[in-house]
Amino acid sequence: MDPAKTIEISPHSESFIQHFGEMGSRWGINRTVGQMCALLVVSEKALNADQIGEALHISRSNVSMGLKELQSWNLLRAVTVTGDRKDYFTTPDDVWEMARTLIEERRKREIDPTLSMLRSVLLQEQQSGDDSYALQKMSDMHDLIELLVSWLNEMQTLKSQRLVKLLKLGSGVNKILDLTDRVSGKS
Amino acid sequence: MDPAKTIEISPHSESFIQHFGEMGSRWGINRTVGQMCALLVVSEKALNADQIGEALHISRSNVSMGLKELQSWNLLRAVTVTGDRKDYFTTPDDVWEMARTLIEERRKREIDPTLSMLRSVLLQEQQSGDDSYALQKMSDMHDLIELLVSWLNEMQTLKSQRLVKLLKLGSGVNKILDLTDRVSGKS
DNA sequence: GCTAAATTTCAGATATTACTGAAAATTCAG
DNA sequence: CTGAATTTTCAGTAATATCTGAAATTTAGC
Repeated sequence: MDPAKTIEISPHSESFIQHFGEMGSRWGINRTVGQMCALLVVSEKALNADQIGEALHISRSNVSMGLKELQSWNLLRAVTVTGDRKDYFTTPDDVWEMARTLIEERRKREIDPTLSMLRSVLLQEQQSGDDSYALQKMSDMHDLIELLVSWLNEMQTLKSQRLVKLLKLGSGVNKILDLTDRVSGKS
Repeated sequence: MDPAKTIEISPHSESFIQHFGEMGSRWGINRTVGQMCALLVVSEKALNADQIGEALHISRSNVSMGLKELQSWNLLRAVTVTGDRKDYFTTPDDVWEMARTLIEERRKREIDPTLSMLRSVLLQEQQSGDDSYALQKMSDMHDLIELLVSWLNEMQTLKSQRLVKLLKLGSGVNKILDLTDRVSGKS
């Protein structure tokens, strides 16, 4: 069987991959995982673990762990090449699909646990009145987060094309809202 | 002058503060800074550095660095108490104001640099045609991020009350969009 | 099943980040 | 100005996170 060639990375792709590595820490993933993701995004063909490791100069075991991490983010598509026992990986073709996944996963990791914590604290009997200020703040925060999350979830149900249209409308929606307000006689 | 008392933390507030500490790493801040922010949110009174350090069992110098970090996030309000040379700090009262600030700062740190990178790569003359796939991906990603960012910016201009109304509408906006589509004869 | 290829695991090594105490710098009342 | 109170800085240390190679495990053709 043809051994898969060493993959070439253009200077443009190199910049892209480097950038994702550097930003990784700000995004809550590590440098290597960021680079791997970027590499798979700009690579037209699916890559196997050896190719990834070679391209990024990282060990085979590091690639394995990185793939596991990317898998947990639901960002990988595995491809089987006939006559080759190696696993090949790529990311979804559609950047909007990736964005949705990313937003959903970040919500799960960064927001949902806080919502749960706030719910559980607020559910407990408020025996002492001396922390009413704190409880009020937590209640406000709970309502805010719940609103944002339910809005996000509703947006996730829309088709990409529809979502793009909505986003392009931007604060134009506000005018429509203005109109409905006036019709229904609210503020 | 009355030495400011050691501040009391209720069990509820304690859970809240602990949670923010643990989530800190997922949010791109460290444990201590997360706890400091949480403490200031649930504290009715503004606190000085010594009080913060004592409450969280961290060194005075760590408090100083944490305050600097929170300042860079635009999340601090400094309060001066007459007859006391110490600086007192608190976070904005309005949780929506905090959310806006947080979203804006995260955009600056996590999204804007990527947008710049993509712009700069896409602006360069595309001498070689062998990375057209990669360039297409970067172009798609650029357009997606630009759309999201400009939408976010537009939302930031709205008053909180208005924004809440819009969010509550959720995918209900979609119906309005549907209507305008039909009127204008688009798909 | 057997075996070689491929992948995963994990203990130890490296690298990065966070924290502290001491010293330097700043601030402000007198 | 002076000097005590307060804050900041920073070099060294502690704690985390990341990466590697070697060994263990899994996989798939025969």
